[in-house]
Amino acid sequence: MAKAKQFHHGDLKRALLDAALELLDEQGDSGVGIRAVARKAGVSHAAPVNHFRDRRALLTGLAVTLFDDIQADISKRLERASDDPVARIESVVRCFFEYGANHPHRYALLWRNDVVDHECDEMRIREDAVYDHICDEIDRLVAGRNVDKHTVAIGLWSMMHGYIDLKIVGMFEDRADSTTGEDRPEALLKMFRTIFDHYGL
Amino acid sequence: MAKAKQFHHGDLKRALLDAALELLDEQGDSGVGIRAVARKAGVSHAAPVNHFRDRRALLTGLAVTLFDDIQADISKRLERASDDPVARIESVVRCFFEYGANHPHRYALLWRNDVVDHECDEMRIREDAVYDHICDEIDRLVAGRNVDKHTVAIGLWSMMHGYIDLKIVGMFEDRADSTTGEDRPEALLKMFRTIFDHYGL
DNA sequence: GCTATAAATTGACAGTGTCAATTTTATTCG
DNA sequence: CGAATAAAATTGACACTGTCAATTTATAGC
Repeated sequence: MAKAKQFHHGDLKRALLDAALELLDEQGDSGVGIRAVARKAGVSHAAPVNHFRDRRALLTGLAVTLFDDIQADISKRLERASDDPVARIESVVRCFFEYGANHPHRYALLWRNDVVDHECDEMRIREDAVYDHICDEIDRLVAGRNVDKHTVAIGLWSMMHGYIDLKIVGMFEDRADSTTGEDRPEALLKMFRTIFDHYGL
Repeated sequence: MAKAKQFHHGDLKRALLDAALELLDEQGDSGVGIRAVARKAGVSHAAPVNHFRDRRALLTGLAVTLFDDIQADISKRLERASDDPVARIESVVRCFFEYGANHPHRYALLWRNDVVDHECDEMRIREDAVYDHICDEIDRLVAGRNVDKHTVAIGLWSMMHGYIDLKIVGMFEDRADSTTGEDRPEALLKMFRTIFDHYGL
């Protein structure tokens, strides 16, 4: 019982992260400042410093929780997926596609080098976990063949991230995306499958 | 002679953009604020408002000049390139690869939706110009064949942008990139060439 | 040369992140 | 249980930011 309820707000850290997430969804990362978060959580403007030393630490903490969410979603889907490595890889990629489309501000935050600290352990652990999900399957796929798995992994990650990011920016608006009714994400997956085919995977 | 020298600083707009670029390279976009730029240009803190109404307008103006630089570089290289559409496409992609590696802060700014206004005309014109450079070549490539050029264009742009962006973030550090001495950008281009091959291009 | 217009300055305001000093609450120990 | 200690939250301050209004300075046209 030493951690259930302590101060005015139970565990403020959680409350702050909840408030931060709301602000992020509403206004993007520029809207999630220390004072704004504190205000939304109903505490004084300097209360968060006990749980997050910096604004950067706050945003990093938020990003960590987002990665955990994604990770949970991926694990859930992989349980129901088949044994086919390609199918498993694609289901992971679809997780990200949907996440980026449904939560653009959250996805954008994950890759903001200035406001979140990617060097810290908490972050690297999450990135490793989610990166390995794809990399392991690729490893199964290219096993024994003369193909560098890292090249395939980087290519897939790049294409996936690039599409989501450019879509959020609006790069394809009024250019490519609106001219046909086709499902772009699926088309990209199909395109990448030709690479697997090419390598005889 | 009506535009050579007018006030204390000749044309301040240019001076402001120069100062902004320096600050961007040194500290990233967070370092380029109205006051900091004004200070660096040697004018009062409110002087820039005559040339850029907002901080957003300032950053957008800066991004416009960056796009112009890229555009000039692309044009220069395309002049010397061969007639082979694939080779021409790849030389454009290499422009971006090098730009992202040499000027990470500049490249990152280009796709920051919150601080630069991608909807304004000045910006869209530049994006169109640089997008068309690739799209036109792809158009030549797929002409007459049953391949959607937009899918290819989006796939290529996504892969290109995603790799540069993730590289800047450091996503591949201590994971894929450092394990082999291979040239990743070239490997990605090679990988994409298999897609062209697959479509019989 | 005088006037209208554009450019730059000054001063102010609200907002931010961060720090130091202080008060309030919780926990631990005698 | 009560006092001591540590943790959590508050208050107040500082420097900094973007933005606006009022003002002064410089330019251009008649």
